[in-house]
Amino acid sequence: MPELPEVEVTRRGLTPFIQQKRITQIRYSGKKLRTAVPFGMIVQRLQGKKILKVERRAKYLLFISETGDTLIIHLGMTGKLGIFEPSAPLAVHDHLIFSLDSGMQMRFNDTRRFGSVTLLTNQQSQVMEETFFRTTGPEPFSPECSPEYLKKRAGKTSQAIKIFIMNSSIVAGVGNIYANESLYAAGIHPAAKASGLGLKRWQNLLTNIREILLWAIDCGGSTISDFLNASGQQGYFQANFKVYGRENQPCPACMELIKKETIGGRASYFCPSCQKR
DNA sequence: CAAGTTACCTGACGGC
DNA sequence: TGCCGTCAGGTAACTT
Repeated sequence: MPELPEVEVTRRGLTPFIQQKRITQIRYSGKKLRTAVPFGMIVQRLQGKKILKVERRAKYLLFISETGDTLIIHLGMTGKLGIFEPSAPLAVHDHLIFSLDSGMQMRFNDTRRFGSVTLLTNQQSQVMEETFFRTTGPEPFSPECSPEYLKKRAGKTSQAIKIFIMNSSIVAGVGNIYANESLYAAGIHPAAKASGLGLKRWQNLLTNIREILLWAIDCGGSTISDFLNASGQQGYFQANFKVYGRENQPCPACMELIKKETIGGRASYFCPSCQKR
């Protein structure tokens, strides 16, 4: 499910239910996620503690406790975090349940278990940047993520532009859907060599990435099969897809049929006429 | 060392 | 109806 917009929509949806709330009890399915869940440590450090705020870095959600401990949750492909009444029946793939002193529960559900849950004890954000996020690239909205930065990182690489912008160590948060849509909006072919872009085209692409991510956040994210926000509602940005999932349908701009090709092992959709190498 | 491949896991869907 | 192969929003550990 989730790329940057869906994670950000989840963060915003959770915030009023989580901020300044105390965790009273934590339950765990016992299933291994992408990595082992440090459940004993999570109970020991977070039970009885208040969550001060929920932040986002790349596609990770950061729950910062009053003691400075930080719970980091990644939603993987099918992860969802939602707020429920305790009386609501549990779902099949609910893995973690946090009971709060508000009387509500936050539940982490993840069908494919590609998500991850990590606990960093007493971490300042500066320390996390140097450790947990040391290989994570800048946020796309940060001034650090400039056309000059991207062009410099692209260097002489032979990689396709689409693979390059989906690389989380280059820029955080751009996954397959928004890479496809941003490249379409910028008129750049997904197989174009990243090293071949001049500053002007990098500027254009970056602007489009930012605009599309913000637009998608405003739409509550994209629901392809199963993304739901913290209140269980679908996003509707998928109604604005111009190329993603639209193989053999007409390009909205020129009516040429959208093509689908595999680039870097991922489905890539583009208009062969509007998008230039 | 850059770049390509595989693995992690469940479920939906299409073809036969 | 059901079996089988393929594919899916992500990431990191592999191999080449």
